[in-house]
Amino acid sequence: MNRRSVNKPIEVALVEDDPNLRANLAAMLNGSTGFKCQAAYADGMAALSGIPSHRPDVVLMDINLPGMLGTECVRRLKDVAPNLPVLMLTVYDDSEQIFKSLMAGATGYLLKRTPRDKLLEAIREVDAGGAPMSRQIARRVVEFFQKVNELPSDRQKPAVVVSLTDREKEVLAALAKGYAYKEIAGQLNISFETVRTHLRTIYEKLHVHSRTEAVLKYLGH
Amino acid sequence: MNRRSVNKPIEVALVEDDPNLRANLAAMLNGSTGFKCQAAYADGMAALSGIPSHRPDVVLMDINLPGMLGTECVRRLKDVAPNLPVLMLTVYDDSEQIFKSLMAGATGYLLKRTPRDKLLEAIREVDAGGAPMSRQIARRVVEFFQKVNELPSDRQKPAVVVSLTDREKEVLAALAKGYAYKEIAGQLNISFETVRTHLRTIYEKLHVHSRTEAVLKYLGH
DNA sequence: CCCGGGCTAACCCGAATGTGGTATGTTGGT
DNA sequence: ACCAACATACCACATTCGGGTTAGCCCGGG
Repeated sequence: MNRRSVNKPIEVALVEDDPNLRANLAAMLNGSTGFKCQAAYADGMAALSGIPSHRPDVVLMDINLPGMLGTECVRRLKDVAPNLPVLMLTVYDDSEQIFKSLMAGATGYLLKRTPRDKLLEAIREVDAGGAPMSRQIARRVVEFFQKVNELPSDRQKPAVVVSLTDREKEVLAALAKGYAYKEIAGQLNISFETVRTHLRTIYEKLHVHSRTEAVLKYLGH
Repeated sequence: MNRRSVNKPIEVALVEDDPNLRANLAAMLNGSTGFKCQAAYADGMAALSGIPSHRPDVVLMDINLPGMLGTECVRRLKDVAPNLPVLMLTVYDDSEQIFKSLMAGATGYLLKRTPRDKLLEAIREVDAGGAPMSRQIARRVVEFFQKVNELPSDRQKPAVVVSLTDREKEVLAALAKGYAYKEIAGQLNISFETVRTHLRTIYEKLHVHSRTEAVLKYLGH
């Protein structure tokens, strides 16, 4: 997947909350030819803010992160960088977490007790477009298929409430449907300029500066 | 899974229609210490009638059987011997067949071009309760999980979005967060104009003509 | 070896949007 | 009667966005 000159090391980003393990992994990477620990994050939020712009070749992520779970972190990471390979690390071979991670977009899955050389090998493999898995993990995956599956997914819409006037809400609702200003004007039987006036007030009340931001707040995202 | 004295060889049953390959595999097994070709079947029916009574430790099955497909054979074999590990062999890394086999109960999945030592290793592993897979197969499996992630949670990512390339999805994701073009450019480390180029393609693919409409489709509204 | 798809980038032009200021009329409450 | 809040409306200016076009580079499949 990644075309890199053979000399350039694989740049790895770490996401691991345990400072000890984090340092160990970083040291291991930097001490191995062909690898480089490009960055190390202690939690999911830090990883999400740093990784997209630093563009590592591979992400090594602990599944038990404080605050944001590794699975959630992977999901959000994949939203902005679908191609970025993510290798999950875990102490347990817990089916639940394994599938959540895989479905969230994890590329490979290893147990933490994986020996150093196997880990490096797995990083190479995932960087080359592979999908390394510990044997225990592979076993779980196979069991999964044999069980038939069900996929729970939860959805709910948070309510965004601000002190918009009724008219403003109407305008915002139309805006959230994708209508252009003049279309909104036509639908509400008001002038183009009035629509703009309302929008200015709405933006001010919502503390946004663009159409899209307003719509996102309105829809609860 | 199987408790056997260490001296006793792993008894393997072959299901392979090609007489040549069948003979080769049998010879390889019998020529390797710790393995024994207990039986060899040329088609699914023969395997189904012979295997249950002969009780091999492992079944090595070709996926392209004449008459009854390997997947179907596995399914029916599992009905009468649920614990019997079945290792599938295939020439293609075709997703369709892989998942059918896995869901039918195959324990492992190898490409036919797997070298002998790896094959023997895989048989040992599957006999020990493992789930060996060729790397290519593992890759397909991971891809599968990432796909089923998108399909059932359709309310999150509508089908139209899947026709976008990965890069386009990245751009759209940023767009859906309310970022301006130049901000997106900065985050993805590409130029303003490239962002616009991507957006043009995205709009075309999604059949929309504005930022808000694109975001609405992306968010599933 | 060529072709197509994907990613990158640039230029032009007109339309849409964001932000500032200003103004009128209406309505409900004090 | 007065004020505050709201809805309406217009002007001006800057920025952003949408669409057309062209083009180089890389990679994988035929």
